[in-house]
Amino acid sequence: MIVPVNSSNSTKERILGAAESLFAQRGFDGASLRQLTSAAGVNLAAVNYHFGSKEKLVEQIFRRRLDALNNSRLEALALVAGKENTTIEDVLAAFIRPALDLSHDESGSLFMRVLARAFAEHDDTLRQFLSENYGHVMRQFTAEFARLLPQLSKQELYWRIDLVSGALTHAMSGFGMIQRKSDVSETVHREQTAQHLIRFAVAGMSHP
Amino acid sequence: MIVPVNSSNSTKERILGAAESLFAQRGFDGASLRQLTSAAGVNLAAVNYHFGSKEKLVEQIFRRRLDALNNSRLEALALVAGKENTTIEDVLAAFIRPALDLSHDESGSLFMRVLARAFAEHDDTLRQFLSENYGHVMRQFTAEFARLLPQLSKQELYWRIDLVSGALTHAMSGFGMIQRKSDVSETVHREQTAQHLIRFAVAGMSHP
DNA sequence: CATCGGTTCAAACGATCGTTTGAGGATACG
DNA sequence: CGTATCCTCAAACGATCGTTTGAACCGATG
Repeated sequence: MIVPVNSSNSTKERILGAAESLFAQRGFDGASLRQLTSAAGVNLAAVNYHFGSKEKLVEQIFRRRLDALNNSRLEALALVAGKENTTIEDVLAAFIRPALDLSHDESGSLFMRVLARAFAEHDDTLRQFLSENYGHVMRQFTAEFARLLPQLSKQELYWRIDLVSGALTHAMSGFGMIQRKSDVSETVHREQTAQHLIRFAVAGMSHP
Repeated sequence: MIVPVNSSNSTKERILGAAESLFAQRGFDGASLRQLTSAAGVNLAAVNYHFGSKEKLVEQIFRRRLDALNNSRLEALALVAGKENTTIEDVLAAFIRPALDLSHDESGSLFMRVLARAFAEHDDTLRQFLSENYGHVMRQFTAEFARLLPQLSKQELYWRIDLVSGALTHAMSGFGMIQRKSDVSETVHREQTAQHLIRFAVAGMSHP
């Protein structure tokens, strides 16, 4: 119980890595602990030993990534919030770019698929967990949008933010038909995605 | 082998009804045939007898709804496509409203959740099936958008349509935080959804 | 060396899954 | 009535699931 070191080759870390990948590919129910531990090169019982249960492992996966995403978004927002010359685009970029940056490393992009699946699965306890973690973030963004778009009612504002979130989730999880061309590097493709997404969102947020 | 009658109380129809509801609530893997047949009030073996397998039942569920949705969209598009005074809003309404109308009846709205889950599950055979059924529809809509937005490149057009689809999927499956207030009727709420969604999409599609 | 807490391991547990089976009911036709 | 054709039913099949168990291993401590 002494060691806080996250040796990246520990059994725990190997499980988390394999879990993120397999959950994204097959979903929480679809990925079995036997596939998972086999891919991680650890014993079947290791998951229950280190995490208590499969469900708690899922929760760990979410907490790890969502904490990072939330912090990045709030940091980016803090740089522009309340400033006089801040634009809608600045705020949207603070909201969107951390999500896209998260998908920079491979396991991060897998996580976005995990997240999209979790949304789709409509699990109530998971929704509540997300709401608790995301709630204050969304409130801060909403407040800043309200400052920049004073002509919009609260209802109208909620709607537009919600629709932007939908487009973002869709684009990030690779739902759509837009696939990266083989002659475009991953970095360039992500930047193009960000550009399209932000311009689309700016138009959707700020139309009369 | 004679009877094409779809008596709505037949074993087959009862299975399809219960399946749509249960798949939406628990997903394809999450809903077992025992839960399903129990809810439908039929014997466990009835699914395999009438549909061959669980997988073929899923396919039937999709075919039934997607055929109706595709036809509605194409009919609505045909009323405005190629006309001189057609607007972006007209085309978007032809795309969006049939989807919202589908969710008019209860089982229809459940189907939209089924569809959203299917997207999230990234199943390749299912994606191919959807692509085959949706392909020509999307192509016709894309062509009409291209006519009304000649200044956009093909790439740019694909991106915007994709993002609209994301927002639509998100809004329709009830992902978001926007919930119907108790003092607003279901009909009114759906009309409000349509209005918000279409105006948002018009702005996102036609911005410079 | 002996001991002990933390960790890994093979094996098994009970539950649940989709599917199959074979007997029996129901209805129509000769 | 006898037979043929759907259809329904209870029961069982093998597979796979998450979890538990108890022994074995291992490095640190006395």
